[in-house]
Amino acid sequence: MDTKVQLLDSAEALARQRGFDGFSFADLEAAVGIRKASIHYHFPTKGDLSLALMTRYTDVFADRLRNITTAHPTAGARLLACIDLYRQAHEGGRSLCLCTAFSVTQAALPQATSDALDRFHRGVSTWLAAVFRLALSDGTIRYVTDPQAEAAAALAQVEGAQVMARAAQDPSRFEAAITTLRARAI
Amino acid sequence: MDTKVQLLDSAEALARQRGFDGFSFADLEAAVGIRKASIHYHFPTKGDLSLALMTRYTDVFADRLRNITTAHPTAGARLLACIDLYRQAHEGGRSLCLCTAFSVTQAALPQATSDALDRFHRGVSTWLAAVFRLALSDGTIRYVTDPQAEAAAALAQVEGAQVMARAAQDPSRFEAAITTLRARAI
DNA sequence: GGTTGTCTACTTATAGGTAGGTAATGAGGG
DNA sequence: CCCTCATTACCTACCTATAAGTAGACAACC
Repeated sequence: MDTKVQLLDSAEALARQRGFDGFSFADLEAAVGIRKASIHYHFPTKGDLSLALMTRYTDVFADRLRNITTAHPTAGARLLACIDLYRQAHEGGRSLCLCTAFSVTQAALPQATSDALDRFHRGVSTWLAAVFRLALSDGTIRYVTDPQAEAAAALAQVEGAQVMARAAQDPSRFEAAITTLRARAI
Repeated sequence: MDTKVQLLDSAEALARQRGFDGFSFADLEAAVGIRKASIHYHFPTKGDLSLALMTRYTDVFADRLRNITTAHPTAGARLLACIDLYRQAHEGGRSLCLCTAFSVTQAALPQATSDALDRFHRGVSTWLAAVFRLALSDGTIRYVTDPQAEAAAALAQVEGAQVMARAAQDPSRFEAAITTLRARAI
């Protein structure tokens, strides 16, 4: 139970730093301090691990979005808070949001994990679309016409910014690439 | 000579479909029809191959951007043409722009390749910034204030859109995520 | 006394890379 | 004109490291 949580924590950190196929059960062995074979006891295959990671992350992230909604009344403030979630996840360029890390994974994830990833993206996208729809009425984000399209665009911009910043090993690239988005919030 | 070109072509296709660490010399052996060891004759290490790919791609892409500049006088038309370059590279969701594929690679690329990747990004970014700067005077792209920031944002949005579309195995996600950018061109 | 969680020791597959040999080509000197 | 000799481009056969995953023993704890 506690071991399982430790495994998930370490795996998440590794996946976000190096990608899901950028770490092995041997790395987890080193991080958590139990033998590789014992990890397979908790997660029979790496695919099972990927699914557990994705579902946990989806729940946590959904929770955070709910918190933002209750904490901030205006669309602009919500957008900024959401961007900040991604910035935190970015951890000064060392790390990606887990969904970006998975989006980027080449190894064929099990279908269940791909589905979970898709649900995650849809979830965030739906939440963002609601924010932009609110902006149409409260006017706290500039230049909005199509909330759906804005949501998809914002998500792509933030994830793309993370990928580029990590590739350049330069966190300021992330900030540079999302300046225009932040500037639209009033 | 011809073999080398074939190797680069196949490696580029594989890297863009599956990522740079998503294919092996064994895959190239199957694709090109010479033994693995012979591939090492042309490219001693996979790092050497990565550099050759990146430099070739940089040259080709720079050429295409120059062609766009000469073919289209307005900023809006240039932006649309550039987006189209990325859409073509995307090939209906099966493939990424090579720079995106490399940005996303977890395996430590040799420093020379990272540098080449960085030069590529800077190159495109500079070109885009010039387009947005032109937009300030010719007015063919809406809502521009800071050309530099716009360039970084556009690049992130397009690359992010590719990553998300491929993750979802749904090319329409790419189109959805760049709609707002296209809509800004007049 | 079985379930839970861990271990050691292994298998199998694949990765990047190397050693060393071999045909074919083509230039220079006797 | 032919005989070296180096170069080019390929080969077979191998090495070493690491990946995911398995078999089966062992202790502890309801």
